[in-house]
Amino acid sequence: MGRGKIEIKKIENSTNRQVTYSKRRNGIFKKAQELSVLCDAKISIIMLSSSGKYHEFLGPNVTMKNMYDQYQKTIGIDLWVSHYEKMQEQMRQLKEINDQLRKEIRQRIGEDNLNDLSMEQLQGLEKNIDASLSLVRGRKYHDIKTKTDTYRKKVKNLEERHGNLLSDFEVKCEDPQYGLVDNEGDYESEAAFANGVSNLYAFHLQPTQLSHGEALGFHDLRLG
Amino acid sequence: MGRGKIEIKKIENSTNRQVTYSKRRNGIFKKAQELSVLCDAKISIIMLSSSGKYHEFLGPNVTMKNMYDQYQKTIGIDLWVSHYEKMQEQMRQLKEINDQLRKEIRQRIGEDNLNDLSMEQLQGLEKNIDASLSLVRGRKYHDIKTKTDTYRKKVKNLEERHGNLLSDFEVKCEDPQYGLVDNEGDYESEAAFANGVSNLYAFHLQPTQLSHGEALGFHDLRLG
DNA sequence: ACCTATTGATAAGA
DNA sequence: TTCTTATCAATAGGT
Repeated sequence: MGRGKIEIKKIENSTNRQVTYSKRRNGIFKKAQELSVLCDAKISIIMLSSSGKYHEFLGPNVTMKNMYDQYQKTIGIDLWVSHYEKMQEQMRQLKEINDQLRKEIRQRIGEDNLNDLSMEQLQGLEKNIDASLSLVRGRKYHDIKTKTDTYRKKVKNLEERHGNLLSDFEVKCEDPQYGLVDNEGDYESEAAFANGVSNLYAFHLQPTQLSHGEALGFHDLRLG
Repeated sequence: MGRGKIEIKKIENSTNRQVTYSKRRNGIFKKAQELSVLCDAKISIIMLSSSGKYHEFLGPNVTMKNMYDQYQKTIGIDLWVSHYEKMQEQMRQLKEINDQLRKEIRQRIGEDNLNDLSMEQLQGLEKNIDASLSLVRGRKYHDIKTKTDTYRKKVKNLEERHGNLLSDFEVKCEDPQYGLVDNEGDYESEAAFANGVSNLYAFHLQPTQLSHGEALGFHDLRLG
C-alpha cells in the first residue's frame, strides 16, 4: 500500500525505519480504536521501539492493570496477587501473636493490664510467677554451688602447690647454691585465683542496678 | 474499505459485530506482525471481546511478563517488587521479635534457656521476677480488699433491712388485721447474699487447678 | 508534515 | 467459517 510493494523484513535505513514505525504505529492504534468502538472490545497495546521509545494504546474504559489482571486470570498466572494476599495475612497474624506475647510479658511483669484479669486469672498468674521464681532462684543456687565447688577444688589444689613451694623454698634457702627468687608465674596464678573468688561472691552484695530490659537485652523489643 | 463506508460506532447486529471483530482483529495482528519485523519493535496486544473471548498478540522474542515489566519500568510503577521485598523483610523482623519474646517468656517461666544466662543476668532475672510477683500479689490483695469492702457494705445494708423487716413483722403479728405472710422477695435476697459471700471467699480454699496457659489463655501462643 | 500513486484491508454477499 | 470483490483506507516514497 504505497508507491510500491515492500518486503516484510527489517528496514535497514534508520530514518526510513523510524518514519515507517511512526506511521504504521499510528495506523494500528487507529484501527485498534475503531475496533474497540465497533465491537465493544477491551484492547491494550504496548510497543517498544528498537530505540527504546515506549508507546501504548488503551481502549476506552480500560487500564493497563485491568488488562494485566484479566490476562493473568485468563492464562492462569494469577500467582502474584494470591501470594501477596497470603503474605499480608501472615503478617497480620504475626503482629497479633506479637501483641499477645507482649501482653503476657507485661502481665508477668505486673506492669499493667492486670485490670483485664479475673480474680481466678490473677490468682493463677501469681501462683505461676511464684513457681517461676522458685525455678530461677533454684537455678541460681545451683550455679552458685557449681562455681563454688569448682573454686573450692582450685583452692585445695593451690594450697597443695603452695605447700610444696614452701618446702622447696626452705630446702633451697638452706642450699647455698640458690639465691632468693620470686616465682612470678605462681604469684600471678594466686592473684588471679583471689580475684576470681572475690568476683564470684561480689554479686551477693552488689545492688543489681540492671533494669529488667537491660539485664535480659529485650529492652528494644517492647517498642517497635 | 469495503462495499461501503461504515460509521465508527458500536455495531448493533451481534453476528455482524462478531464477524467484524474477527476480521479486524486479524488485520491488526497482521499489521502488528509486520511492524515488529519492519522496525524491530517489541509489541504486545491484548484483546478481550465483549463476549469475554481472549486474544493476544506477541511480537517475536517477546513474552507478556517481559512487556509488563518493561511497562512498569518505563511508567514508574515498579513498586511491586520493592514493596514485596519490604514485606519480606518486615516478616523476617516480626518473626525474630516473636522468637525473642517467646524466649523472654520462657526464661521468665524458668522453662529452659537459663543456661544461656550469665550469673549477673540470672541474678537480675530472679530479682525482676520477684518484683513482678510482688506487684501481682499486691494487685490481688488490692482486688480482694475492694471486693470484701463492697460485700461488707452489702452485709451492713442487708442487716439493716433485715432488722426493719423483723420489726415490721412483729408489728404486723400484733395487728390482728394481718395474717402470717412469707415475704418471698426478701427471702431470696438474703439467699443471694449468702451465696455471694461464700463464693467470694471460695477461691481462698479451692486448689487452683488452672495451669498457666489455661488460666491466662496463652496456651496456643507457645505453638504455631 | 503533506501528497498521491499504489497496495492492503475489509464490508457485504454468497 | 471462508471466499469473492467492489470499495475504502493505509502508506511508501517523494516533496
